[in-house]
Amino acid sequence: MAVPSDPSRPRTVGAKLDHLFRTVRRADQREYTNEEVATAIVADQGETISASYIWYLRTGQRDNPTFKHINALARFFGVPAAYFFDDETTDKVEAELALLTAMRDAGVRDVALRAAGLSPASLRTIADVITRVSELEQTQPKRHREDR
Amino acid sequence: MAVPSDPSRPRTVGAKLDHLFRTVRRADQREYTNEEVATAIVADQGETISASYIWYLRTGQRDNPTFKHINALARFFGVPAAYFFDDETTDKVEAELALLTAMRDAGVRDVALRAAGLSPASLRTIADVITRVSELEQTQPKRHREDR
DNA sequence: CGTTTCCATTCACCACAGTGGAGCGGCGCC
DNA sequence: GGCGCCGCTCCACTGTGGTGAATGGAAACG
Repeated sequence: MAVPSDPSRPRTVGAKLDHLFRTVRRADQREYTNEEVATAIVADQGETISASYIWYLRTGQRDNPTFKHINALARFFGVPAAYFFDDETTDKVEAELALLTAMRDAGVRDVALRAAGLSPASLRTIADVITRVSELEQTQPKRHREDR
Repeated sequence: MAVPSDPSRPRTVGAKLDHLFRTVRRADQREYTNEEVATAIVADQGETISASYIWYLRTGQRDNPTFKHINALARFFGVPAAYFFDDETTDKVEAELALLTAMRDAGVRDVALRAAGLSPASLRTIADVITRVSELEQTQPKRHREDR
């Protein structure tokens, strides 16, 4: 909730990739490490990528990855490659991810995402609602130390 | 008309880029040269790219362009960057381009493309129909020496 | 025909995308 | 508190993405 839908944030490749890391989690809720992503991509897709390079991308010290690496990263995180290019797609994907995150934090399991036709704005609104309701119900919302 | 909508063709970056060159023309119907595209990208977008490298991409001798070059080429040809990544997007874009090409070859001018909601299959069908009708009417369809 | 022009193709080279490994700080464990 | 593990950070280096200039061939011109 730190950053609302502020359209003026940088939207660089690095920021977008970092957002994926912070949003898309493993089954046990932990963030993926750079190394986990690197080895998973090598194992699942046959593409080679190093953990240190992923770090360079996330921090913006490298900002011009090649076709194959863009493809591999997008595939791993389950987002279209256009996520890194088209800001409109970025908004749409992040709205969907926010919804999934809110549902996850609310303890929802096995809910089929049938909101495919909704606009990013609607999805974000739903995500916010779920978050609020969840916080109200629990009085002590689950916190997993995520602020770096 | 050499290659119909055969979904089994390679769909490599090079093939897709080459398709754009053959389909997207200048105002005077001529194909863009590699050099024209290179200088236009440098002039319009500030990104540097060389004509020889574009050739390497088109012929498949280079197949791993960087983020900035993918973006620049997509922008120049007026297609989303996803055209190079997602085959579904490739189909959609090519269907739209085929329609525009058919309309152009049929001599149509100033027709607003209001077919935004149609499926790629429908667009391709319409494109084919326009082509057939045009050929029938003219008995001598306009040929601009394009077979290399 | 000879000349010029233009553009695809090739070559030699350079800059930078991408790597491996060493260093370092934080955290859990005994 | 000391030890070991893990994952971020940084550095030196390599491979290849990308370039500019040279070559050749085919139209265009006269």
